[in-house]
Amino acid sequence: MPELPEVQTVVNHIRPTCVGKRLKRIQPVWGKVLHNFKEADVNLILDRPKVVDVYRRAKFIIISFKNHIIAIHLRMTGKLNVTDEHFRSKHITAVLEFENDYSIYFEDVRKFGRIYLYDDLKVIDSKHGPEPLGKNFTNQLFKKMVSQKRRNIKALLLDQTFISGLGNIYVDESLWKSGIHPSSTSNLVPENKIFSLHSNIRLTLREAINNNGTTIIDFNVNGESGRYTNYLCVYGKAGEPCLKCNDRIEKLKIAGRGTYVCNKCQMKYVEKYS
DNA sequence: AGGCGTTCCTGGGGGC
DNA sequence: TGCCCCCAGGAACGCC
Repeated sequence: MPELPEVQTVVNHIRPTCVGKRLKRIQPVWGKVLHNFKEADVNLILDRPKVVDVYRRAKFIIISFKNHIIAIHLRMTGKLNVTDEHFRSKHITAVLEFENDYSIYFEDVRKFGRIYLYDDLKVIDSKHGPEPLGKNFTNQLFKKMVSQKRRNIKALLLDQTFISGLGNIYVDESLWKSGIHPSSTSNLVPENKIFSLHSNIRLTLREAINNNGTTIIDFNVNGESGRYTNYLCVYGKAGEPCLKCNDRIEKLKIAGRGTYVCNKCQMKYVEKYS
C-alpha cells in the first residue's frame, strides 16, 4: 500500500528516465484508469509534451510539463515499471510511452489507481494538508493543527486534507513510537506527546525513504522490494512482544482500519465520562 | 463537524 | 481438491 515513502521511492526511480523526454502516448489499457481525460486529450492539450520534472505531492506522482501536469495515484496495489522492453502482466491498466523507447507500465491488480491531467497543482493542493517533511511543517504548527480538532487521532492522521502522505502503516508506527494509543482524541493528547509524534512521523518517513519504502504484499519498484519492512515495530506484529515493554501487540479495528497497538505503553487519551 | 457505511476491485486465506 | 465467503484498504461520497 504505497504511502509517502513508497511514492517517493517510485519518483526517485522513474525520474532519471523521464525528465527531458517527450511523452508520445498514454495508452489506457483498462477503461477507467484515466480519471478526467481521454487518450486523445494528451495530443490536443499537451503542446510540447516534454517532461520538465517528476516529483511527489502527497501520494501523487507528478509528471510535469510546461503548462500541464499528469498525476498518478497508485492507491492500494498500483506499481510502475519502467523499461525499454515489452512488459508482460495480466494487470496492466495503462502504458505511458516516451520518445526514448522507454515506457512506464502502470500495473494495478485491484484497479483503484488513477491518472489525472491538470493545468497545475491547484486542485490537488486544495484537497491536501501540509507535507510532513516540508520545511514549514514545524512542531508548533502541528500542535496547533492537532489541538484544534476533536477527532480520533488515527482517523485524523489518515485524513489527507489534514496532513499529506500518511497511510495505515506509518500512522501505526508513528503512534507506537510516540506512546499514543490510536483510539485517543486529538485535542486531549498532551503537548509533549504531540511534539514526539511530530518528530516520529518525520523520522519514520525519512528512514523509510532511505530504505526504499516498505513491501508488505504488493509494493515494489520494477520488482525490487523496499527494505523498510525489516524495520517495522508494530505494523503486522499481532501476537508478538512489544519491542519496548514486552506486552503482546494486539490487532484492533480503529477508524475502519486494521490497527496494531501495544495497549500497555500506548496511552489512551479520551474523555473520562462519555 | 465528524463518524460511519458503501463503493470501487481482485487475490488470497479460512472454513468445511 | 474445491467452493464460498470474507477481508484487505485509499479515497470519495452520502447519510445521520
